[in-house]
Amino acid sequence: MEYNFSAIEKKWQAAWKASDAYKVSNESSKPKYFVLDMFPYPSGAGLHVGHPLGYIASDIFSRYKRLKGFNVLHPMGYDAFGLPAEQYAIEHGVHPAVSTHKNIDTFRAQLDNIGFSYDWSREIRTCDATYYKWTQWIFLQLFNSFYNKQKNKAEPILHLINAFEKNGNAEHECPSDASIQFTAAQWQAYSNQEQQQILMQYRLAFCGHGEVNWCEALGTVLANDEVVNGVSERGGHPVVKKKLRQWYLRITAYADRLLSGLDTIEFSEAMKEMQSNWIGKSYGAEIDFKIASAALDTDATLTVYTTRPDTIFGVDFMVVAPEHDIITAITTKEQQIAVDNYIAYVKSRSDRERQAEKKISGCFTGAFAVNPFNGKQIPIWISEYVLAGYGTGAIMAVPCGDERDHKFAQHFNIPITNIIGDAYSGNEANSTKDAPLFNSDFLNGIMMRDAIEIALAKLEERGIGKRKVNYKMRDAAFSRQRYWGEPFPVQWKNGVAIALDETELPLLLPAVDSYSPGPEGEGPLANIPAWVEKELETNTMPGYAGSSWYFLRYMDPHNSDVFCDRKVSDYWNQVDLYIGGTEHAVGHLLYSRMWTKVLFDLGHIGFDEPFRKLLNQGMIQGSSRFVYRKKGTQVFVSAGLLGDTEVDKLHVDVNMVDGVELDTEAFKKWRNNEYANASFELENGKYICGVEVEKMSKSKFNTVNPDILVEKYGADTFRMYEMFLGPVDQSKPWDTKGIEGVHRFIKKLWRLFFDEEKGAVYNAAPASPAALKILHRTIKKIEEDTERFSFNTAVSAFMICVNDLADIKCQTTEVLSPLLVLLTPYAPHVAAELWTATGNKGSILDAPYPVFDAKHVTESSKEYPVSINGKVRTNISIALDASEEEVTAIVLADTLIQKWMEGKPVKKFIFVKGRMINVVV
RNA sequence: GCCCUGGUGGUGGAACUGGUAGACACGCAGGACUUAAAAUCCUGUUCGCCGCAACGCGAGUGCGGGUUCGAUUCCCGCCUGGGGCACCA
Repeated sequence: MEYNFSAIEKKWQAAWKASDAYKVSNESSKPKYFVLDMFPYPSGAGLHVGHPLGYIASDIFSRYKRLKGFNVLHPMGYDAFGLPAEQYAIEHGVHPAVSTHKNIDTFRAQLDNIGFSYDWSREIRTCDATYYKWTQWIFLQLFNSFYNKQKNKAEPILHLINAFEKNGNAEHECPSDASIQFTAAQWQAYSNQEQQQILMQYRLAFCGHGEVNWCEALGTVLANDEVVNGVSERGGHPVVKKKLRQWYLRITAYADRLLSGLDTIEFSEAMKEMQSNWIGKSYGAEIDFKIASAALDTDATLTVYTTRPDTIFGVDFMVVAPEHDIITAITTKEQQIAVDNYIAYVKSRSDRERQAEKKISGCFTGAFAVNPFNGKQIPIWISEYVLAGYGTGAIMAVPCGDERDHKFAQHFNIPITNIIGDAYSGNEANSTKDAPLFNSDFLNGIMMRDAIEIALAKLEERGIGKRKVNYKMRDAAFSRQRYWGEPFPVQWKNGVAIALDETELPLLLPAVDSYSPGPEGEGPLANIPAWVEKELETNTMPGYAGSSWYFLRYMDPHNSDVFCDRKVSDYWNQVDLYIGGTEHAVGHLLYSRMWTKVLFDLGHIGFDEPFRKLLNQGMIQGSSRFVYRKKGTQVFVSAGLLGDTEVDKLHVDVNMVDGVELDTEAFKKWRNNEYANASFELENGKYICGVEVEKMSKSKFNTVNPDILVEKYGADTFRMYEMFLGPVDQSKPWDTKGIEGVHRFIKKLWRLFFDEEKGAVYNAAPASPAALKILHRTIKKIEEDTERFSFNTAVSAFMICVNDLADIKCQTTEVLSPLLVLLTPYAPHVAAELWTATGNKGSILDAPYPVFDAKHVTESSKEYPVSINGKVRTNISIALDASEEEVTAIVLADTLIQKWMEGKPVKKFIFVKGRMINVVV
């Protein structure tokens, strides 16, 4: 009887499906455990070998937890709204719903192949109306709430209206503009429209204006992804910034809680660091500088934000962002043309380009600001390195203390004031806080670190500045001028946004004739007369809307009364283990944390962090292969023979390449015989390809489809091989070489039970101590490795175990059956087959997990490595319970040790029990 | 540019808390079985040096320093691959 994986896997997959083996109940006496994968976007390219890496890891952990007696929720679904489907629709006229559903079917078939233990009865798709009804409902919660800073939580907007009616906004400072102040009487006197405008500035989901990538030629807004080097990816048309009305989420209100919440969850330190850097909390000051231009309005002030008020006497120039409102007011006639030209240049640049630019650029406005402490006149410049969105969009530049300011000053020959004495070399800035100040009036001689506080106090005392906590994070843009997303449940009447009533949900996404943008670059919904007549919002929600709360819907996926029953969310609570890539560090993971906090504040759920523990899987990269075609010919030159030959470098499908050797016959037939006439210049009879590691992508022909591997080696081999590749959290290029080794392992395991000729060889003999030692060592190792997600070493431990059992010809079920239970999370099909074939009763999915017993593995002595001066010279076997004195005596009596000591006296004797011995002479 | 992260044999990787670097695999080389192939099994495999050989010696974890009895692991500086940077998901 041989190992027929394909029959075995089909059989068990069918059996588990028929018995609903993975169906999970919301009621159980067992403790709960919630394992979640970041659900995929169902792209047209289908699943490649990179996707299942995390899914296999989570499946192993789910099955393991189930064996350990937990009620495990392990669901899967699809993040199904998004740009690619819409792009496909524009190009091929296929409705996104159609292509998306087709893609989902492909994904599902591919996932099923691998034998995951998902409870498919809980599947969700973010594009289903039954799902996005609740995404819209949560939007209404956000819209109808504000952040109460006193209570530090979100509350219904009605509370705010009540407060306004009693006390105006005295207790509730306007989050976007502190200068807005009104009394109760004023509030009551406002028109409804005015009141709504004020309320909008408090809502957690609010409308404002923001810049987008605008492509005039295409008449549409482009995603950053669709802009390459400042022009549109499609057609290469120019792209500029354009201000449009946009929806935002007031995530900045949650900045502090998003920071402090990190202490309560198990994310990697790197992930926490990325999130807190993104939030970017800093303590500093806003300082007002008067404008000193006689020709201009002398009352104008320029407010800057700085974290270093101690350096105020080192300010040599000011820089304002090219978008800053003040520019029109202060630019002098002489500078007007230069300023306009510079602003036009910056308009075509993305924030990223502006920050990454090494070349220094800027333009003088002709205006001067006045240093409030010493009256010094300071030139005001504009430059792209200052971004409008951070702080006040203006900085005071201190070249001796800031590298970018220093380079700017050098480039434009602006004189540099040295306020740190010897700490400034004259060649480059020194950003220290640990130097005494010079040329700084009342701060002279004070260490900068201490001067910060003194300067702050002075600023406030003299009323020219105030302390300010600042965040780098901005409110999250929440609208897209697109079709394939959730419609906003909002109507516009006389410029006032009015939320639909809950009972009107879902607001269905209507069919459109064309996926082209609306008249003014609005979303395609603006082309539907009936939609526009009802004055409905024409934007749709962004991709992250649906994914910000999906983990909750899995708990109660079919509930048509609420998004998730409170009793159910109380039971499942937080996601215990969340697995996905780091690429979501500052997007999805922050948004879903915010949504969870809002839902918690409003009393809809009982926890305010969604994910208790996060495991980041690495990215599987593609290893691309290239062929080299002599220019203008059909002659392909092997990589080693290139020399100076002029060639075109072409991606070639990795599946036609064995290692680096091209299958030339397959290549000739590739892409409908496109290269039928190819001839080859070979080295040693082989065509050797070029190699590069890149992102796995269809267009680079470096994707590997798991289906092919599953067909050739089986799901169990595929699962174990993906884990065996390396640590799950590490990125690595895919290489199919090596899968044979894992396949051999499973066949070797099989042969402990069945022999091709002899048939069954397993027996019920009592286990030998040696066999029990192997088993228990493995139990310990697998349990430890699984708990710490070290799946690659777990696979290797299985290999060692099977090698050792084969060596001692152990074929007894007393040892083999517990081994199968250990193995079943990793290779469920073969484990189930052997489990039943050897007469075990019940499903292996719920078998008792083997318990480690130390008595089978205890050792009495150890081969100690003995070093002289840190170099290992010999091994000596010594009893583990020997005292240090005994060990010293044994070691020093050893002839080899004596030889290496060359008669020198022992300076130090280091003995680490159970580890090693080092003699220092 | 900024933030995060990785770099160990021919290859993927192991070494969990500073304690024998290279587990387990792949590949390669040699051998057994076979008419042959597949499958399977056995032996060897970091590099260099001496030697018939067991063994022995030296070097070695991206590069250069440092701390330590001892460093892949900790510290400082540098080189380099990958991810993210706000409308891809």
